[in-house]
Amino acid sequence: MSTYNRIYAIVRQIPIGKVATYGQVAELAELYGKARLVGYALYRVDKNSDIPWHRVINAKGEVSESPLRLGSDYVQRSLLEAEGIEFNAEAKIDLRKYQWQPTIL
DNA sequence: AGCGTGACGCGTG
DNA sequence: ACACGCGCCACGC
Repeated sequence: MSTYNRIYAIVRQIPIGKVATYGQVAELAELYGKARLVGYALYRVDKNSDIPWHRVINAKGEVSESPLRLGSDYVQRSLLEAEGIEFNAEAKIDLRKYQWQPTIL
């Protein structure tokens, strides 16, 4: 089980209609303080995979942009809105309302 | 065995 | 609100 596979395993558990932050995924994968790794891992995710990569956003509640997507970052927002997640005028998500609360053991 | 390349997060001013 | 600085590390040449 590689480090990235652990990250993907966590991301796969995020339910529809909820989001998780990079830092949160890092913690759940026991990679405390290594939020960047989560970003690096998602950068490599294939869009056609079964990983709900779009449900991972940054700690500010914004969709992070990536040059890899060549300006198609709006796709992530669309996918989230399709799941019922709302964005405010600042293009941010209310984490208090939509952040995934993992079942505690 | 380097080295460049990346979707972060938090603190400080 | 903005601009830094810095810790962090897997992967493909």
